[in-house]
Amino acid sequence: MGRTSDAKERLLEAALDLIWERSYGVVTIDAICEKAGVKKGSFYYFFDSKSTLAVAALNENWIQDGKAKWDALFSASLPPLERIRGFMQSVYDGQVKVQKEHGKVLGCPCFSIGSETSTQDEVIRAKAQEILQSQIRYFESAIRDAQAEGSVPPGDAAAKAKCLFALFEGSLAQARIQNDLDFLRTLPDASLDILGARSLKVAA
Amino acid sequence: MGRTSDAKERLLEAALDLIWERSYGVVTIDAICEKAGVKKGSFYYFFDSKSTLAVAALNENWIQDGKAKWDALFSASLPPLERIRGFMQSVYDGQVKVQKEHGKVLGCPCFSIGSETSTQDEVIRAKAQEILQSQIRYFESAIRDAQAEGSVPPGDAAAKAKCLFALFEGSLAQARIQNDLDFLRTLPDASLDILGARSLKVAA
DNA sequence: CTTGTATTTGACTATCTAGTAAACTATTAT
DNA sequence: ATAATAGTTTACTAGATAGTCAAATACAAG
Repeated sequence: MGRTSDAKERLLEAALDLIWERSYGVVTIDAICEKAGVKKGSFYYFFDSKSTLAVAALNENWIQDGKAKWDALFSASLPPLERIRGFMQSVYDGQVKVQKEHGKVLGCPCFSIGSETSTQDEVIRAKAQEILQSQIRYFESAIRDAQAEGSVPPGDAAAKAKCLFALFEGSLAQARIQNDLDFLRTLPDASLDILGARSLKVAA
Repeated sequence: MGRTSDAKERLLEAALDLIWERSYGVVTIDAICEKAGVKKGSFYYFFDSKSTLAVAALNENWIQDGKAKWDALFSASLPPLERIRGFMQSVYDGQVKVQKEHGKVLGCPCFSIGSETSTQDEVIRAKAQEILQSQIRYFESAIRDAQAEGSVPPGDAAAKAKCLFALFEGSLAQARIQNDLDFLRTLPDASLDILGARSLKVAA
């Protein structure tokens, strides 16, 4: 009952876009409203601060977009090392597209926002952490499967997953800083190297 | 001739501290002035914007502090893999200290600021890039030496260095986001793993 | 000691920004 | 059709922020 609206969704999308492109601290509520085509009064009807909006935007983006992509890339129907290689390749392909559309390599919004806000905004930090932890689990599971089939040496899969994740996010952030896709090109190979799967990789 | 002052140095230090602890976008000129014990008029006597100050602060920090530390850690008097292992260990030790002093893991200021400002402030971006590139060269050189003595398999040393650097910075950023030193504890071992020096590492 | 210069100070303006409130409008269920 | 509800609009306030300027001050060197 009552009026319907997609203003909330437009705000979520505009916020993530702007914050990803610029940064959390520098993006104003006014700018988000303008991009979303929403008046500030309406903003405060839906959210009560930039922080609240950012958390909702990160969550929405992961639940509505990210998760399904990761599920497909890490599908159990693929050989475990192919999942990792394919994922890393898709990261590169994705950033190629981002660079074409935005004119710059932007990296991973969750990681950038998380790093920026971690010491100032506990709620955003916690949401970013939650999403990132959730992503690490995809790596961990693939590594465990690889170990089970013997394509990767045994060892602490959780630790290896963290390591691989650091390589992945570090490369993305580096690519953003230098606006250079070269940091991502070698990611598929380097990922398998770091897991000690060199021989397997060559065979694949 | 005229009055002397260390206000400029105090501003540089206060700026780096605040930006490292919080973020570039959120730190105001007023806050920097307050921390440095300097009036805003004096700020504008020495610098003409927050951006200019940030660039000078990054540069000062690298030239006066960072470089000498890296030189010592990557001293050619050490076996190449010991340089890398020792460096990674010192990163961990350093962040333990940071956590004690600031209450939080803060990661690498250059990388954080670089990532945050890369799309908005070309001058800061360029300075961060310059410093980071310069740091990658330490890795590259150590890797080349390791390859020469046969403790690491041959291959594109520049690419391997980028990779190792991504792992290193990614781990630091991750540690910042989660405020958790665990992401750094395994860095020394993981670094040698990624270079394919596992057997050597065990021997060391 | 005095002169020139480097630095400091405080008061100021203009602009931006977050957040509020109340009147207004569209939609839907009954 | 109309009442209740969901969303919108506009205009507003208070405070923060960047940046300016001219007068004051301290110091170094001759």
